[in-house]
Amino acid sequence: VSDQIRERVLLAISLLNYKPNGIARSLKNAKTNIIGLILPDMEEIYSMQVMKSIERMTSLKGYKIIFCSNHHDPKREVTALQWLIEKRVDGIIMFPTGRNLEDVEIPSSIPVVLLERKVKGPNFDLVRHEHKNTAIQLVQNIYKKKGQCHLLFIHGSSANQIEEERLEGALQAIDLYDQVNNKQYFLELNSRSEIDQITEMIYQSILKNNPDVIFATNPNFLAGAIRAALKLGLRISEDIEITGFGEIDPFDIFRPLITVAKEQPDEIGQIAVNVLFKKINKQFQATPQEYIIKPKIIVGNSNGKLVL
Amino acid sequence: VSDQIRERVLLAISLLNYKPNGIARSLKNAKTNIIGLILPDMEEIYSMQVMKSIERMTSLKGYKIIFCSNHHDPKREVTALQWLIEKRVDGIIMFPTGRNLEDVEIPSSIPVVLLERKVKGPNFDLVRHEHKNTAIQLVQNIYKKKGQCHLLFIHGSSANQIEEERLEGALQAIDLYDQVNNKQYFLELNSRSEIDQITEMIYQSILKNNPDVIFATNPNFLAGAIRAALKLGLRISEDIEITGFGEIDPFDIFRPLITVAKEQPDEIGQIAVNVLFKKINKQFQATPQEYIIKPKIIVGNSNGKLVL
DNA sequence: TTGTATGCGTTATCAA
DNA sequence: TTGATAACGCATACAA
Repeated sequence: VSDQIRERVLLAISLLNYKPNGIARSLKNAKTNIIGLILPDMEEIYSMQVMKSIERMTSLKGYKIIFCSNHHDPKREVTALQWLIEKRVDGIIMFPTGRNLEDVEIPSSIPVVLLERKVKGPNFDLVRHEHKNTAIQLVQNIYKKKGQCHLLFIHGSSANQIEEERLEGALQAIDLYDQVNNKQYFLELNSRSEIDQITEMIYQSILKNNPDVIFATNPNFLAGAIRAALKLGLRISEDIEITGFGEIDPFDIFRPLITVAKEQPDEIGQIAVNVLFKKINKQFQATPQEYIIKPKIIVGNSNGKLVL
Repeated sequence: VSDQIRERVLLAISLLNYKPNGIARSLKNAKTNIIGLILPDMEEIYSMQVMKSIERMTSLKGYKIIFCSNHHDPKREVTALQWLIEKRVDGIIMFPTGRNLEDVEIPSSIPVVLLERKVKGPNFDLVRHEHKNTAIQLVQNIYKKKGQCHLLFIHGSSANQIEEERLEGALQAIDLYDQVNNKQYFLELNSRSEIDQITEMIYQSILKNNPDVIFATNPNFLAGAIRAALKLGLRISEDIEITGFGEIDPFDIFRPLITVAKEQPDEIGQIAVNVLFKKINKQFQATPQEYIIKPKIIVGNSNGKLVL
């Protein structure tokens, strides 16, 4: 391009006050440079971290994300999905709440990557954590450390795939490692209850059952267990062992005391984006695959002191 | 519309496999039903809560949000802004990092609402917290409770408007309430340093200066102060008072011990969205306004016990 | 009620 | 290199 021409063009641009219109461009090119992201909510640190990871990856490649929360409602999830399809986003990453997407017509031109949960209907790539074996490992850790002991299991509804797998692993591990048929206690809670309520239920259960160890299947229960223990004046890790899944506090104030299986939202996001972009750029692997990430088990210090 | 016709239309729709195209519609209508949201990052709980609030409000009115993180980089902020303008979003809410938007041409057709910080250049609506008076109130609380005492102030760079106002208020309050010229210590840290590093600096400062009270201007410093105190074996609220701005943990495990000025991300988001929609629907107030939200001061219990 | 034409702002194509 | 024209898919306006 000659300098003369360039000058004339730039002049014309400023003269006519020309502003490129991305909508017209998208219409013409059939490309929006937008990725749709559907997550259950934004309360959970995990969701936020996944989102952050995805934002970082996509923004590197010049994409932006349209963010939709389904508020744990399958109907809103479907609405969001349809909205994104209508807006012709270039790809969709979703952490499904509903288990069934058979009714939604998702054009093959829009690749979809699922997070954590499978759905009935279309066959999509799935990026998820390893839950069962991780639970087994956590329980194994407990028996290694405490020898024979009384466990209090706090878990959510097994209507939830993730909870189900974690519980399944834990049960299997008990079968394996509990030599003398110790008593175990099970407490099923709703993980989306208020933290005060969760705390109270756990508090009551500790009072009643007097367990040596609490195993919590998610960060909300983990937090509740910590709060309940503090409320009872129990020293964590000395008087009672607490372990389970998830990140409990962003500042790592309490984490050093407990052994947790830490989710890897960064990796989840990275892989999801990479897989999605491969599909967008038609570098298929033909068949959708499942990518499984191992949570990182971080062992708490055993003397019951905070060492920050 | 007659039933016959309706039937024929629906038939045609399914026959031709008609899928409405939102891009073409947006081009024609000059309306995208998308709000652009620019935030510094997604690390901070505050950002996430603002975002959640905005998502909830906008989704009620059928809008979705395109989310951009500027990663605390004014250049990326400008890029994001231009991208959103090019994509003709219907409105923009931004928490500015840069102080100057004079170079960016923002068409008057796209209303903008700022969060927390003013910028040079265009005159936009601003929704922000009250920082100065809140700091004054927090300091007043300390003197009321402890009488005369030695304060350790942990604050960020006053290049940051928010930090500046909080520090200013605190200083003013000291002038007002410190009767006998007690010694105060000031520690300036970078609020985006690693939490371990922040903790270490505060730890050293406590060792050296032996303060009765720590005042932290933001949640990161607050968390660092708590960690440092724990590391030193100090009992929070008994041996050392900790107070300051922000939410430190999502599960409220430590909060009961300390008096904090809690930000109101929900309100910030709500007001921002309401103001924005008024502009979008041309129900102007002619001149941009400033909306100021008071943080909620939550007083910790004074006996140094966790009561959850 | 039905059909036909036009424009939104790009980009791609073809001709000059 | 330049200019003219069509098409993306929808909405609107006007004519039949």
